Amino acid sequence: MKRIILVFGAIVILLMLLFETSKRIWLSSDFQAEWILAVLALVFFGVGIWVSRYSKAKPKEAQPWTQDLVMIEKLGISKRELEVLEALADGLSNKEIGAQLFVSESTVKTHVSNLLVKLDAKRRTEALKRAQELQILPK
Amino acid sequence: MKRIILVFGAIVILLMLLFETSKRIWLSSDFQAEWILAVLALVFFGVGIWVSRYSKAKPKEAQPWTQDLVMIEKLGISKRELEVLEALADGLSNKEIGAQLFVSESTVKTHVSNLLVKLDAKRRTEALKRAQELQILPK
DNA sequence: TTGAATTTGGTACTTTAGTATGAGCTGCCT
DNA sequence: AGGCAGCTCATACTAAAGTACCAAATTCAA
Repeated sequence: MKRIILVFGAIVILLMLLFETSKRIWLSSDFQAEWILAVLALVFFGVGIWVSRYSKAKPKEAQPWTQDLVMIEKLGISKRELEVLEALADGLSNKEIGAQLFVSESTVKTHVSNLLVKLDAKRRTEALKRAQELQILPK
Repeated sequence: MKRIILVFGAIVILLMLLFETSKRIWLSSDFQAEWILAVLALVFFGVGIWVSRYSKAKPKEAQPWTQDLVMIEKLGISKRELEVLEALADGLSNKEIGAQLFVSESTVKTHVSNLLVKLDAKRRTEALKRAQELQILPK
């Protein structure tokens, strides 16, 4: 952390020095206007990119996960079926899902069976893979 | 894609116009040197940040996924078992996995059964969830 | 080369998953 | 009121998954 502060401080100081130098060169008119402006623009352009990359490298962790409600609608997946699907993703058995949702195992079987048709899958594992691909379940 | 090209082209043109304007203002010396330089520096700094963010927004898809080999070792998961686990994540049945790996369904059952013990799971779906949590399978 | 781990495969069995079908109930829309 | 969609549950069945136990071939390091 100390190193970060030092580096950033050094960068700022260097930029201010560059700024001052540009001004002095300009006032003394030893060089063409274009060059001073171009160098300044390029340097600050580069610094902008560098700062952006550096500041983005850290909070990049949290991936924005958004459930594709449109897809859910399109496939005709109901609220209850979605609940079953999410429980499914937790690796629960039909019986356990039933206990969690306060319904019988039969009901869960019906929901799962419907999900398999709607997700075009033959097995629950395939359904989970499909649901992840379709952005219905988080990856 | 066309829109992207148009936007970028417009930005470049605007920057060149800004550059020209700076030069003219400078030559006519209507303003202080500091201001011209400062505005130019700030604008290019901002553009640098913008370009960086935009160009990063696209190849951001590939999430740096690293398989936790240490965990695999710790759990005593063999090479073959790992192959079975990956096929499992593709939603394949034991029979299909066997066909893919050129072994019998019996063999796959054995591997899966061992995986369940090593991953501390009761079902294959639970095993997949555990494997993702343990960074053995990509999320 | 010997021993341990891995890989393979089988039989027999239990459990879970999935299908097919039917049916009762509720809420909502027309 | 009638109809439709969603949720519920049951029975009966088939298919797949999983367990237990055994055993042979292979690999690979000591």
